[in-house]
Amino acid sequence: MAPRRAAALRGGGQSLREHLIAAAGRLVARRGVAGLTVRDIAREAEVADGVLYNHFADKEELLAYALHAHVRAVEAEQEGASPRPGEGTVEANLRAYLQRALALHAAILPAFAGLTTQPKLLARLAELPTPLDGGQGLRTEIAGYVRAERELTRVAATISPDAVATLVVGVCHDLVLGRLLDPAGPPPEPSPDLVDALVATLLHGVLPPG
Amino acid sequence: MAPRRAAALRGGGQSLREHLIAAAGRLVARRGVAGLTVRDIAREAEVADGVLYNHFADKEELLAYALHAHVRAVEAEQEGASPRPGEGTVEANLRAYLQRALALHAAILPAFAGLTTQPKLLARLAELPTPLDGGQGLRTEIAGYVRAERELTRVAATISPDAVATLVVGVCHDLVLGRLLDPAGPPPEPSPDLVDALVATLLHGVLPPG
DNA sequence: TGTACATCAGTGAACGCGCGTTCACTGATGTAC
DNA sequence: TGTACATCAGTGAACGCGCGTTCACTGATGTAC
Repeated sequence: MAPRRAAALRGGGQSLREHLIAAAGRLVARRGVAGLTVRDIAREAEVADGVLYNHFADKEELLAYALHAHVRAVEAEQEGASPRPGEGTVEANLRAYLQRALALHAAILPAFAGLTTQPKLLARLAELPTPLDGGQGLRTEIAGYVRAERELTRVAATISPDAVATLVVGVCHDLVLGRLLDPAGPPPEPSPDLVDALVATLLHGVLPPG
Repeated sequence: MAPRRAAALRGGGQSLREHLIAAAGRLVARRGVAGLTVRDIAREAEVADGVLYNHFADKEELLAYALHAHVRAVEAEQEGASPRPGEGTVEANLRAYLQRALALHAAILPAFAGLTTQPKLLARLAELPTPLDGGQGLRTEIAGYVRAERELTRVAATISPDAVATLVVGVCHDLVLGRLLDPAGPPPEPSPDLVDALVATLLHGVLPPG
């Protein structure tokens, strides 16, 4: 009763479904979702053009799983524990969060480029078993950290944790978008000076002391 | 020697070239550059499918001019003078800049959606007579304002004007991107509370007073 | 153990569609007489 | 003034291509005897 098996799967225990998601995920990581064709994916998976329709409703469903897998993979790669409220300095912790957020967005946002114009894909993403939050996880984490520090009185009582999270995530979007819109090659990382200046501004505000 | 004239141009003094840019600009404002076809544009302009190639090298060149026109139009709509360094309070001025930047990005960014995945169009944009800066103008203006206030000692001497500009523009990108990625309808404006909280954070920083 | 057959996931050529672009043709306007 | 003609921007059907998707066919594997 066991029928034919894809040539590319010989020897591996993986199902063709997982194999397709992995192949599409590799392409998503390399080139983003925009411009990917089902033939690109089939070639990457070393599999016939049509098979994907035996396992997915359409191209968008496969891409949704691939995007999901890519994001999970990037998140898993992020090593090291989160800063803990009350430990170290607020400055060091904010810097750590900013750098984590920058790294996360630099790895994930390019894959999302062009996603805003694909309503079918956005819908598929939303109906996934574990929907992606589009990096909202980190935003929530930062807001939670700030809230905890506020309770410890290491952060001003008047501060809005959501505002701080928005500022940190916003910087990430800004820097990565700037890179994506540059027709020249991939521009450099944000300079350490800029990161320092951003953290200092967040810590002390723009007003003069006193 | 005056040959045929496009039916849609009867009575107007506009050249067909300008007419095409205006029509494409209207579509860009309404739907963004992604998914626009040359037939869409011809229909909007009430003109034959092929004419655009008498006036532009290809679709991308026309779209580049249309995007350019759209951005200029939005900028022109922005009324009111910029806050002047030394006048009013730094808080009011920062709030004004943040609100201007939010309005500008809300009007412009959606048109740019999908642009990151169109290298031909990005290249055409870059070689335009007056290249767009992608909203960099406002960023430069904000940085300039902060620098001037710093010289007036109304802003701390240690502050980096570029960092402040990045924070403000970043917030705009974040809020608009969030809206674009929401598969549901167009979500609401950022709440006044969030704007207040962002301005307060920028002004005083997160650290407790003293 | 060996042989004939049934199963059905995988295969890949083919389909239909929409796109950007081309180009033979049209026809309003200026010119020649 | 009136008429025949030349010009060339505008017209839109048609081309070629690449895409997502379909479906008749293939062939490795399990089953029956």
